[in-house]
Amino acid sequence: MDNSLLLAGIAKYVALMPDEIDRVTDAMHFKKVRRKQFVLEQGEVSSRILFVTAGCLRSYAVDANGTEHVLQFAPAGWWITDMLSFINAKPARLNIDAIEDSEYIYFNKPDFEELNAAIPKFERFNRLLGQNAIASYQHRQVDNITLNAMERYSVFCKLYPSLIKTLPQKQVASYIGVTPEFLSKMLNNTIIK
Amino acid sequence: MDNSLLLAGIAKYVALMPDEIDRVTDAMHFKKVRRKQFVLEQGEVSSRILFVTAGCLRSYAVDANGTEHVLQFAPAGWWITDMLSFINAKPARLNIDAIEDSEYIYFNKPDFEELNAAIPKFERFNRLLGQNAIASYQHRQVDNITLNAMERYSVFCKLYPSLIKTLPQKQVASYIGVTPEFLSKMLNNTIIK
DNA sequence: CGTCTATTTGAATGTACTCAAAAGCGGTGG
DNA sequence: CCACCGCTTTTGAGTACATTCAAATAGACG
Repeated sequence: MDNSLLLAGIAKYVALMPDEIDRVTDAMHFKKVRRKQFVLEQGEVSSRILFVTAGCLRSYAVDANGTEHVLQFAPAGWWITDMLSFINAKPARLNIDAIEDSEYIYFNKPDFEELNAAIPKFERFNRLLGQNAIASYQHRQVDNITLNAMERYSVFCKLYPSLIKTLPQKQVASYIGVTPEFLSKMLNNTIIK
Repeated sequence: MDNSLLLAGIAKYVALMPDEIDRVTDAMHFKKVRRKQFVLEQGEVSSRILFVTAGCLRSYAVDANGTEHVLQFAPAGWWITDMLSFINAKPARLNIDAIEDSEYIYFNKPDFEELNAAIPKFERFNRLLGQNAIASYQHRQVDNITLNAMERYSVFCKLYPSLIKTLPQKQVASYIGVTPEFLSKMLNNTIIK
């Protein structure tokens, strides 16, 4: 039930007044999930936007063969949602679940819109946060198209230094876009030239 | 020198007052570029955010072999920038150039920030636009990791129906992430099973 | 402990790439 | 108006990076 991480995140971009902080806090919902538990399943409408306060969530898509492909990991301090579903109330393409026991804060969409309307600084925060997200998506896209598997692995290690120790290797493989077998061979130099 | 497309784009999200429209218009800069001309070169700092009014721009990254990889096409009505460079004043990783003779409107970063501060509705517009951009980046990412080359081509045709006729095939290949030779074979069924 | 899941290893396979060369296409100038 | 030039597209053969499938091994959790 601790919102300090989220408030600190906001404070990095904008300085809210005490009453504004109260108003934002009033709109927060707190939730705990156990490992492997779903937060969002594809097909559902994602009417929430989440901020992780403990543990780690992930979003992923499933392809025609049933293989999972991780889009994002969200350790504490990260935001996560299926944005298309959130803004258009369309069925989600992404699944979001917990990699480990986790806690998060979420805003319901009506509350989120109301806060943006009522508190200009909150809307500024969200614009800036959105710009950051765009920047990282652009970067990841560029990485994916210009780097090979080994280089993408290195980039991953720098992006999620804390996760690399705890995350099962197959999750990392899924994120960088290779099979777990191939990642294993790559890291053990089993690939014969 | 026509800002109607941009104002119409804003009007889809927020209703600006006449004086606000004037203020936004005052901050606009208009520019024409010829085919192949650069708008941004990697290494430069991107201090502008662009809105295309005619023709078509593209952003792309260059890999270690010197191969170009298209990140985005921006026909009339689309926004384009290297967001990481724009927000952090870091050297751009992306190049932006004109695929055909084009016209665009740009905002300088200080003006852009000032408008956001002075006109809450403008900031709302940018927040919503940002959310849309995030949604499309998420979608493209999911497409790239879950679909094969032929399926990505189909998605491209739906996303840019007007471009598919005019765009050189090698540009399309670069966007969907295959070599021009492979795209050619794919479309002509030269790939022997 | 025992079971379930993750990782490793190997062999065969496939999808897409590289390199090279030919063919097509569009614009420009003689 | 045709000829040439540069660029794009096509075609082919050989290759590489990564996958699939299968089985053995190792770890983690109850």
